Amino acid sequence: MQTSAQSMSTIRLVPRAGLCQACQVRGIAACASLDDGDLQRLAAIATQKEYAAEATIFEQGDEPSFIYNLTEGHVRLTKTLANGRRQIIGFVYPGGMLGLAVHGAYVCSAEAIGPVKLCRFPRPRLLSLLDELPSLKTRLLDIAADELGDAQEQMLLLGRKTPLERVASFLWRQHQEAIRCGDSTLSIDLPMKRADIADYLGTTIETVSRTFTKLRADGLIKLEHANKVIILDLDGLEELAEGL
Amino acid sequence: MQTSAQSMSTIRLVPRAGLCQACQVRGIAACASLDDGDLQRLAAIATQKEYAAEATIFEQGDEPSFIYNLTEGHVRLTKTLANGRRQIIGFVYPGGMLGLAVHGAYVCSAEAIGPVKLCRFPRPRLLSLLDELPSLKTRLLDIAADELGDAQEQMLLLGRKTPLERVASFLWRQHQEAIRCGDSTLSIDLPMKRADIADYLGTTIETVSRTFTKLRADGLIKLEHANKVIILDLDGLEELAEGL
DNA sequence: CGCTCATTTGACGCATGTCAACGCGCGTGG
DNA sequence: CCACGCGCGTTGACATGCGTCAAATGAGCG
Repeated sequence: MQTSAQSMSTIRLVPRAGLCQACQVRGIAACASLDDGDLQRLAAIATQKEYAAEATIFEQGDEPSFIYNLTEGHVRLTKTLANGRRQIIGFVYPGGMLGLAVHGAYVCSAEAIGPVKLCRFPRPRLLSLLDELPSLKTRLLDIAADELGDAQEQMLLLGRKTPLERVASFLWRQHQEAIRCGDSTLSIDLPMKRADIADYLGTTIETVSRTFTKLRADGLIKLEHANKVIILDLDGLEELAEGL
Repeated sequence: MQTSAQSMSTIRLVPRAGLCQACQVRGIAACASLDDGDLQRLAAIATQKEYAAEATIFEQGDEPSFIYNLTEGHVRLTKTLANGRRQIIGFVYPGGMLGLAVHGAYVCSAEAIGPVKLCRFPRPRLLSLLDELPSLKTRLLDIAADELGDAQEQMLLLGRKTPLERVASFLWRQHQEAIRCGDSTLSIDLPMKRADIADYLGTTIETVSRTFTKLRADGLIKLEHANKVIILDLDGLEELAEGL
């Protein structure tokens, strides 16, 4: 398991069987719905993969050979227009799934923000296994419905919110995400750069930066570093996010 | 959008009045996966409902008591911000589903654009029936994945496309939708008003109107009425939509 | 200490939102 | 049958928020 610094691709590839019970995201991932026996059947078709920071996991248009479960690190999902304009469709956090929304081809690319570890399932084998694991199928349906709800919320943000409201919404959600991960503090670590935030919020680096500055000036947040935000006024942030 | 075209043709089959027997369920998208026996079990929990134009079918925040299948007419899904700004999350065409993306409460409102007919399933009964109809569960998962892909395409539109590209994309999709319904002509009927298009594309009525005018001036479309568009240059429209 | 990359800040112009007027089609009622 | 009003769409004039370009500041690292 030597990390070759120059490589953007896989660092380690190991069989998954037996590791699942010990998996850190067991409780929040799709596998949470399974008992030990079923979990082993799922584990039998899984392999663990790692990617270095900035590595591409799959690309928009690729044949969707795998479905992934993110166990460590953060991933961004991107779509790119002909002239290079990029939109980040979503960020994936530990426990999240990659490659669900496809038919015929991945509809977006997945890139590692930092070093990541994921659990990889051959798509056809997972899909056929679903027929024997109904609770997993239900779980996937739930996850898809959840992601659909998130996507719709993001459409509202992109279509109708001002940059200030967008950044406030973004920070609010990051806080919610931190809570989900067990961190109940108001201090938020942003794993992504300004460019990612900008492409996620449908705006520019400069506007994101200026908006952070304004939120700081208005006493709603504090910036410890560029990537560490401390929320000073959570309610105020939420009001902003909701457009009040 | 185009990447999921193949699945759309199988998932969103268009129900034709008259093909539907008994409770009109037969032939409807989600139910197409079922044999006659299973279809009857589904039909047993379904009721037909009709709504007048502009009627509200359900509202954002309501307890999600039902899942719907649209059999006739068009529906818009909306989210509204505190100060009244509205975003249309999507339009639903005959054969489409309403109320899939919920957890605890509907995440958007559904409003009839014209008079509509739908098939209504009590949510808990449908969900428990899913355990006995695995092919239906698979179909719902497919539909959800498909809608997720559409939502992501819309995020790209809202976040990164110019108004001109948005309107071109919109018309292109309407054309694809018409093809799916069997109309292979370049003449498109728009069931919704300019305000709906604007709120769907994250822009304003005026900008939509001006953009239609520009597309007409550039010889890409012809406007028979305000709600009837004839595409003169389909390839040109697609290039615009893709940002080329 | 000096390179590089990320972020912030500043200056400026334009695209698009806003406000307003006008036209058109259609239904209604006198 | 025509006049009127109303809803909807189009067009025009204008203002401004945000994107673009550019430079300065700061952080990390050899």
